[in-house]
Parts: sequence; C-alpha cells; structure tokens
Amino acid sequence: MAAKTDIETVKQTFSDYLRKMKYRSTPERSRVLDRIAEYDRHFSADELYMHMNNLGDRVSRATVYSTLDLLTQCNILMKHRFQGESAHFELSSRMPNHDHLICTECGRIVEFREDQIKKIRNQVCDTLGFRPRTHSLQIFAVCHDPSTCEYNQAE
Amino acid sequence: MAAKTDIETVKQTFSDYLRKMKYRSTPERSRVLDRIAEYDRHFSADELYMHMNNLGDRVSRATVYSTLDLLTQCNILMKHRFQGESAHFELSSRMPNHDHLICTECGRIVEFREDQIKKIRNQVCDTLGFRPRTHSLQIFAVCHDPSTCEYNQAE
DNA sequence: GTTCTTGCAAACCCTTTGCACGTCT
DNA sequence: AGACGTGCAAAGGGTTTGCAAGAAC
Repeated sequence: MAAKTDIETVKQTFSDYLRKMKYRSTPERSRVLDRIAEYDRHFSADELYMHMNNLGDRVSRATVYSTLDLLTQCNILMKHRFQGESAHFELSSRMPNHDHLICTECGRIVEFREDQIKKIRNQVCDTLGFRPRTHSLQIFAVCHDPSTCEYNQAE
Repeated sequence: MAAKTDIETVKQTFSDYLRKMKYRSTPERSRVLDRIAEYDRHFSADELYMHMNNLGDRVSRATVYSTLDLLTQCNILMKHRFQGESAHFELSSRMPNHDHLICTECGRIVEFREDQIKKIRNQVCDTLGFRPRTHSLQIFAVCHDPSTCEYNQAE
C-alpha cells in the first residue's frame, strides 16, 4: 500500500493548533481539511472550493481561503507559487521534502526528492542565524525531447 | 570597487535578443533597461513604473510589464514570486546564483549564495532528462533573535 | 451573552487586453 | 506602406474585506 497521509494525525495537529491559538473549531474548518485529504496532488483554493460545492458542502470561498491560510500557518499545508498562476497547496505529509521542476516550454511540473537540499537549507539557516521552517525549490528547465513536453497542452 | 553589472553587455544581449526574435528596438524598451540598471536590488513592476514616472520618463504601465517580460525571457532578468506579493525582478548578473531566505515573522528577505545548489539543480535535471535554465530556492525561517526581526516594520 | 466565524458581494491589487494612434523597419 | 509597439483605460482573475447573521465558547 502506498504511503498515505494519516488523516487522523493531521486532524489532531490542526485541532491542537486551533486550541493553542484560541481559534474556534468549526464544522467548516474540519470539512475543508477532510476534503483536502482526498487530494493526492497540488490544488488551488478555487479548485477546492468548486470540489466542495460539487459535493454539496456549503462552504464559502472566504472560509476556504481563510482555512487554507490557517493550515499553511501550522505547516499542515505547503503553499507554492509557481509561475504566474494562483497559489497551489498540498499536504506537507503527502511527500515530505520534495521539490518541483517546471518546464518553461509547456508548464509541466515534475516532483522530485533530493535529500541534500534540506541539509543545505539547515546549513544556510545556521550560518545566517535563523531557525528553518520550510523551503521551496523550483527548477526551471526544458526537456531534452520536445515531444515529451507537448503532452500537457490540454492542462 | 564592488562587482557592478556591466550595463553595456546587458544592453547588447537585449538588442541581440530583440533582433533574433524579430521584435523591434524602441526607445521605451531601451529606457526601461536603463532604469533597471540603476537598481541594485529587487523591484516590482509598479515600483519601476513609478520610478520612471518620477524621473519624467513617459512610459506606460503596459510597456513596463511587457518589457519586463521580454527581459525575463532572455534571462537578463530573474523573476521571483515571494509570498503573496507581486512579482519581483532583479538583474541576473547582479549577484549570480544567489537565493533567498524569507523570515516568516517579519517578511524580511535575506540573500545568500550557496554554490552547491546549482550543482544539485544540474544533477536533478540530468536525472529527469531536462536541460536546466534557472532555479529559485526560497527558505522560510524565523530568526533566533526576535528583536532583529522587528526591524522591517517600516517596509 | 460575548466574541469569533461565516457567507455574500463588493472591493482590491496586480496584471493583461482592446483599440486607436504612433513609430520602427 | 505595413506591421508592430505604445498608451490609455477598462477588463480580468485571484484574493481579501466589510458587514450582518449565525455559531462556538
């Protein structure tokens, strides 16, 4: 079985965070996190909002945005800003320590893991006097074989 | 004397690029690049537009944006998207191969150089079958000494 | 009961676009 | 002359906000 995010652990983390920060537990916040757990990929705020609407969840755009913000603050979600598009989110626990390569020709995004990066990140923080939280490395590149790169015209 | 961008080289690169792509040389495009050369830091499109307006340059927002786009395409400029803000640009030649550490408390951005990153980038591209172009690494961290972190409230 | 959160729609900001005019080749 | 670039203002898309109603504590 594939390494699957343990949703219960994540929900616990979230409710601990809310309590600690004196924010309230609401069904909307809980529901947003439930739906996020169903994704195994990046998603945008609006994509999630539509998804929830399609499923009949009655959650407003404002609530989706604000909950995404909370989830990012407590590191449950990682927020990425690729190119010019809207922000994309994903569960931090989904694929720890991965980064992204973006094809500058077709926009395709490839995920990869490279453990040295975290080490470098910690070194840099140490040198500069910071406590590391997260990082986001985006490599912009073009594929050797242009035909491979065409595939995502539909995306 | 500090390592200063050779503006003549950069202008040559730009005019070569324009010619190659059959775009036209215009005084506006040239002027935009001249003004950029006066910055030794990140700037946003609007900041540049205001700067030019203050100096009496008659260049529209649309032209500023489109020229920034051209300059990014030919790698004269590097375009960054920090946090939720607008895009920030800087001359690639200004400080080659540097990356950014962003304080999640105060938003301060610290530049640093770490040569291993480029090597990793090239390795990753090699493995995945891509030709590297550029990269952008952002480290999110909090300073050990909170008092240091307060300084940019004014920014 | 008080304070925080939600939902809605309008506001907001950055960026892009359409069109008429100007200009580079 | 013709095609491309510019300026302006309006449109666009993603995100945030103000306010009244509702829910958590």
